[in-house]
Amino acid sequence: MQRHREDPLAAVTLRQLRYFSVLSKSLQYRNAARQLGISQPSLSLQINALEEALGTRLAERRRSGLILTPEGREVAAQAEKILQDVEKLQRISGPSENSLTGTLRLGSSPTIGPYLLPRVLRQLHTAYPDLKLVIRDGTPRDMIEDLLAGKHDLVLTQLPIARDDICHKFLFREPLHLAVPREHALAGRDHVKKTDLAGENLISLNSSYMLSRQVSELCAASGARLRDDFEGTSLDALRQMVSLGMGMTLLPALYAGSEVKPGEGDVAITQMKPGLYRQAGLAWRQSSGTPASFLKLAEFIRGVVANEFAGKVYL
Amino acid sequence: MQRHREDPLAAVTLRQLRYFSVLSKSLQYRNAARQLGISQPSLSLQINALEEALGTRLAERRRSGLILTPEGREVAAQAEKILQDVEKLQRISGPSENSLTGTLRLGSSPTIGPYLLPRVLRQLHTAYPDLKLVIRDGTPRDMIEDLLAGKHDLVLTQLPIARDDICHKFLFREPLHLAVPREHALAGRDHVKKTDLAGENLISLNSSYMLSRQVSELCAASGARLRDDFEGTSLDALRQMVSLGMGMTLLPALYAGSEVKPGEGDVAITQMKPGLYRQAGLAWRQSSGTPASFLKLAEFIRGVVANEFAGKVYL
DNA sequence: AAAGAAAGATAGGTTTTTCCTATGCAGCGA
DNA sequence: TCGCTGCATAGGAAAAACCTATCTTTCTTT
Repeated sequence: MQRHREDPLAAVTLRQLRYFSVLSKSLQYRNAARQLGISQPSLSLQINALEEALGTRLAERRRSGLILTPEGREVAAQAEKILQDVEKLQRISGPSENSLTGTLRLGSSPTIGPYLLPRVLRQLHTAYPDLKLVIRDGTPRDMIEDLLAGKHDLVLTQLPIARDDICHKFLFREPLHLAVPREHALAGRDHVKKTDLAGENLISLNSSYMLSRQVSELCAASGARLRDDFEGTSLDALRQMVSLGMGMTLLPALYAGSEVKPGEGDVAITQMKPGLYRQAGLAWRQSSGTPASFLKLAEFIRGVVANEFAGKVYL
Repeated sequence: MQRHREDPLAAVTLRQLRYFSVLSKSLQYRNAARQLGISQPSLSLQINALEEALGTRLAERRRSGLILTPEGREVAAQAEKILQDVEKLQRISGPSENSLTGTLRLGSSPTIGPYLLPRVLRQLHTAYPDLKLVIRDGTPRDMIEDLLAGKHDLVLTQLPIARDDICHKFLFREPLHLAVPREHALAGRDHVKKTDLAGENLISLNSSYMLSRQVSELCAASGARLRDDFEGTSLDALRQMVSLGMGMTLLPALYAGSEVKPGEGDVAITQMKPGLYRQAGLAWRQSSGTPASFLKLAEFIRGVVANEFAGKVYL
């Protein structure tokens, strides 16, 4: 009994497929070899190797033209497909010179993303239809961790980031406004100074969020009291706590602008004077290098912000 | 300005893709190298070569686990697809041990195929759904030519074939019956001897068909006259010429059985005594070797013939 | 029918690629 | 801070691929 199974030692090679592809079109060794820029014996050997690797004869060699076997025809077709896929492979990195393509995994802070990304995504999809963004929310602290663990390519978060293994690009500066219960004395004020807050209760997000630190600092600077018995887990929760009279807090301008109607509801928004701000940025691992796509995305976001939120935030 | 384009000299290799595929799952060089049965430096070099070939960094190397870049993820996915397609490639020849698959190009004689193939194809499709037959008709003479030119893999034709560059497998022996005009004196006879034909007119297909030679021989042996002023181009044409009283002819049993109703029409079918026969067979190029699939197909056809045409033809 | 031409196969030796062992270098944990 | 882990680098050996030259067979030509 002769063995029908091919030797598992010999593996198919792309070179073999490339050669066979040309041969299957030219149907002539010498011709195909010339096209390939190699000698006829080299081609011959590679085709033999392919036949051995596949365990099948692919062509009948005859003086006048060669004839593909039925298997040879199928192999040729499949090889064509494979070679095309390999070309696609080489194009993955290539012509992204002018466009963003592929999939980026973006971590997004719940205090920024929900009020910024919807508009960004809409325009992004129009401008770069081949770009896919996978967005996952998380607290800034978790996101930095996940970024370093490789779960994100980028994170949209608040600056500053004081780590030397993380790069970032500044996106915009966003005012923080004071949110007070509507019945509170400060509710009607045109603006509020820090000293106005002495003795007041301030509430904030939990310490995973950078906003919490800014509230703490405001307390320290103004003599307000930080209520550490309640911690909001979202800006919405914070707003509701304010509306229930549990204290006042700082809310980012984008959130306040989209979720709190002036003159309506139980919460009033008041400007601080001098202004308080937070910065938003796009961050990535130092070890990612600084891919053009990251910078491009950052610029795009800045462009959207400039158009959509002009006057509310500052570039 | 640094060059962004990759060196066209370095081509992607399947080996690189295989290695990268494992690496992208293991996310660890040492581990992946061990899985692959190679040393870690070898893996390292191959991955570097792949990155160079693609002109992109595929992964961030870090001490604790490595992180694929966005391009790396896409390359990994595409590589996976390619590797699967390569496996498919290797399966083209492989497990056809028990089944016929792929596409066979079958040339078919118009005097045999139309009366045999319909039933064969139906059963064939049931038994081997993955087998595709591309069938083209042609005169036996043309078909032999096309077979040698590589336009067919197999031909279904009449035997004998007296060429040493063509192999064949006998399929069945088919009686040739005499077709006479209904008003002819021989029409009512139970059987006819050669000597009964002396002086009669015989008509036949053109000389591309082997049937024509058998008619000629019959003329020579019986003293009948071969009308060479008319040549049928199909069995149907032949039958009609008979019905018009232009002469008599030989018709294969399968054709006569399916196209000429006994006791109806203007043509009567009569047995010859002693019988005349022709042989049908499946033929292929000597240089094709003798693929198992060819023999298998031949056996299958014989099986169908045995079931469907028992008593009409002989195995 | 015999000589010539053409096409693929084979052989021998060289160049290129791949691989392995050994070693270097940088984070990470104790 | 020391050692451990993990990838990168270097150098030499093994394997693969290639080329030139030659052979064999077949198809063509005379």
